[in-house]
Amino acid sequence: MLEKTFDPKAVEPRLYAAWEASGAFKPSEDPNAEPFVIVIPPPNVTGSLHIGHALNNTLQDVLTRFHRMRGKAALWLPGTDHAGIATQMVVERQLAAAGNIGRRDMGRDAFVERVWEWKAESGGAITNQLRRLGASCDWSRERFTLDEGLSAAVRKVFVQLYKQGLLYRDKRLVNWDPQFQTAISDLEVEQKEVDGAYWHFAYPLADGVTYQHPVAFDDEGKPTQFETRDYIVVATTRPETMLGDTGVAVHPSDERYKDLVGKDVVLPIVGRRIPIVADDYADPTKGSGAVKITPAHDFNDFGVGKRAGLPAINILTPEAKLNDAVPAEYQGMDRFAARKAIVARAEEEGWLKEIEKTKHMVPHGDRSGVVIEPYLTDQWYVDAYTLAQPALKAVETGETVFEPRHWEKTYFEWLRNIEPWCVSRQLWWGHRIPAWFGPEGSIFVEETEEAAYAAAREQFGADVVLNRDEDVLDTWFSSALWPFSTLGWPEKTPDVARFYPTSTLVTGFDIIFFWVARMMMMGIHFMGEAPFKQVFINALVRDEKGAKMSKSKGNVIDPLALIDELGCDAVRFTLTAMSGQARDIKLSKQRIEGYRNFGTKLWNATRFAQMNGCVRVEGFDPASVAQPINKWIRGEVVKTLGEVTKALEAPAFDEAAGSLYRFIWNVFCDWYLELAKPILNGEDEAAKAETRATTAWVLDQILILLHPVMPFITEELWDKTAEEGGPARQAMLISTSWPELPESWIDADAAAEIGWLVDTVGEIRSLRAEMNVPPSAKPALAVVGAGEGTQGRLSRHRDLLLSLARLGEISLADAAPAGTAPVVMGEATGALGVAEFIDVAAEKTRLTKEIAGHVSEIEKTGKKLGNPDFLARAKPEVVDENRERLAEAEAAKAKLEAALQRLAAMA
RNA sequence: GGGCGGUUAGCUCAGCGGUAGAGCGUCUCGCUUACACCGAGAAUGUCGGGGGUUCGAUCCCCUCACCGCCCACCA
Repeated sequence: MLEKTFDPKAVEPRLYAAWEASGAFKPSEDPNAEPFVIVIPPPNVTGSLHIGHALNNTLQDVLTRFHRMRGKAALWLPGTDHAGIATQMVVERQLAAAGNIGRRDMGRDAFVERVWEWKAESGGAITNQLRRLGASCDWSRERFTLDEGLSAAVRKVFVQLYKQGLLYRDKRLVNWDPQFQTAISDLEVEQKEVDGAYWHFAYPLADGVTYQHPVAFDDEGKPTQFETRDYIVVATTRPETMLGDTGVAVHPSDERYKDLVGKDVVLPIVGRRIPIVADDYADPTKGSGAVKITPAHDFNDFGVGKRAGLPAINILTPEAKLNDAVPAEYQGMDRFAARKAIVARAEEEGWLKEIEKTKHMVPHGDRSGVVIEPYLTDQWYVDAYTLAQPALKAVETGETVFEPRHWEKTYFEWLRNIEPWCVSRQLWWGHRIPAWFGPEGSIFVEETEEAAYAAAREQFGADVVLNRDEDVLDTWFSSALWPFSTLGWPEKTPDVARFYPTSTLVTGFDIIFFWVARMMMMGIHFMGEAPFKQVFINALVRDEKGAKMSKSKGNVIDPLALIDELGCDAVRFTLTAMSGQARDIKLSKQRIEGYRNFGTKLWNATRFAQMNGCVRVEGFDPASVAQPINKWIRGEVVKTLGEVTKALEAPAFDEAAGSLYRFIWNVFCDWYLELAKPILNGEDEAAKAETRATTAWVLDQILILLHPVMPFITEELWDKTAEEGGPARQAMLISTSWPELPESWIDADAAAEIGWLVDTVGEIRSLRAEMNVPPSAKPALAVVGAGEGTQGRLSRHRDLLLSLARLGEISLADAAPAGTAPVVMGEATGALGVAEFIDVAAEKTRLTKEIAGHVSEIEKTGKKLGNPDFLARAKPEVVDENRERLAEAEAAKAKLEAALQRLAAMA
């Protein structure tokens, strides 16, 4: 006998181990089995499982288990990511906290060694946490982005792209993170609004030049008054950059400054003469219309400088301190200190014209949180534009489909405006760039050092000294190869042949650019076809107030704590049920408790079946059942199977969860088991045996259908129900086939009959409650106007009606006896003998209210049907439906009015 | 500045052209031999505002308001 409740803690580890040991996590080797493949979005190897992972991986596991049960060769390929900056940052922090020397003092080899140690120490955590979630990954295929195979793939891709001209080295402005002292990509920059100011500076014109500057305007905006100026005003949010100015730009059509183009200004403090140039970039409507140009520290200015031939003077060190290109007094000063100093100096010397306080967007490093500087360096770039074109096409043509579809717009938008991807990072933890620098600026990009030397020897005709590039690659470079590198590429492995392209990618919208788009680009370029058929974008999990969870806010919900407390299945079901499309998931514990209760409900339903001897019967054929409730529930199983299958194919996880919940709780437990009780306790042995067998069969179907979402409780019940006798289980539930049941098992007559029964019981219960008939009272029911069909139903379900509606007796009558209240029973009317309990006034109120409801319905529908346009243009079935509705409402109203009259007569 | 999404019962959300739904919460009953992590019943909505299309609009179109997110060169 089952315990009263399910004990997840005891069961989960045992079942997980049993699944893994059984080999169920490995894809079927049946060559006829169609593959179903998911590659996991690799979590940071040193990370730990947060609720977002729990959602993402639950959905992947639901899909994997579903397709596995459907007979596919299901592969869910797990692995972890080395997460360059994030991991390096953690280890650096650890070193600092322990009072150790920093990484630069430690040296590269020692530091990298230290990171590997940290990986070894913490690296198993996240995969073990995935196991606790029930993830049925094929751990024998687990990969790590820095393992040897994946590193080989990275080298091969880098070299090939280089040789195809799709990857190149360039000197241009990059987003420079002064804390990590590395370049980062555009995507790693976060714009944040901060308080700032526009400082308006007056740059004096050289050589005594002056001009007339308008200072007053008429209504039409024409200048009416001018003043003579010997300076030009420019505004900046970063005063310190003026030390690197090499020009001032004005718009070519700007009348105010027309005569100044070609003249020079003398840069304050520095004393450098810099030219005033004409460039479309200068916007006459902004500020003074003149803009200072710092080509080495501003993306726009870099372009202006190139067009106008202005030099780029770098004034910063990698830590963002002023370098020796600036006057001695400022050298070594931090950029923000320099800002203050320059402003103070400008004020003192009188060339600070105005301070305009404002808020503006300032770029910050997404990891470091510090302000990013545009910085002129040599880096490696991928020609993302070229790679993006086929990636766009793949989604445009539907080779790859996003679910929900609207995310395709986001994908298109980014890819259509894509910029070169800076892939080199001045970090130590990551894939070393396979490039070697030789004499005379030569570069050799090869997969091995030997090959690089060989190429150099060939070029120079002699042995030369090469220096390997010190940089590593952006983490996302290796992640971009994940769908094929994990399968063994560039080796021609059977896995590559069988499992590429993969089926569905399940991931969050926050990495559509970082990851999905780049996998699309690399997958198509190197494999010839897109890496996934479907990209399912899951929602973002937020706290119950809708706030994004973050450690600093302290609102992080730990999925493992929830699993400990409420069980893995409850957490999984909650996440599945709440994963509606493209919505934030606001997670509350209450909700999870509700689904824990759902598990308990199923557990107890099984317990009830056990207590009533509902043992599975060898060779039982549901097609053969005779009892209406059994015919009915058989059909309900078929319907539910259809709904769940369709939902998981889509996938529409919330719909699958909803169907399961409704069927198991509201249909099977609330009605079928209740309806089965009189039979199970009755004398009809044949009906009893049939109902027992049916119950056991339905339970089996429930366990199968629910298994992808709630794997533990279902597997446990699968095991426990087998102990009761019946045929031996062929396999664990995880390896059991998804059912295919004939639609013909849906019996319309049985459904109608049980529907009638359920409605009748509902009506009577409702009536009893409203009239305060005590639960112990057993009123009689007289049925008026029962046709043959109703009479048959009454006799077949007499016992059920008596017990479920708590009736004393049921009889047929020609007219409603006195002292009764009406019950709608299809075409017949029940008369519930409630005289002794009745509160006449309350009953009158009730009937009047109900009549009013029907009257408004009659008015509404009648109006519709009286509209010739409606009759002429609406679909015929809709018209018929309305006619029926009207007839029903009128009939019901008549019955109730009759009852009201009787009541009036009584009083 | 550009784009995307949202606004439906107290809360969280589903529905997306033909009688407004679920879960939770609330209220009232109930220890009926599976389950109080339960059962029975009930209440609750100008489906953000305003136009339009339609026989008919929560659902389609336009517009406004508010909320959230993403992208964008910090004059």
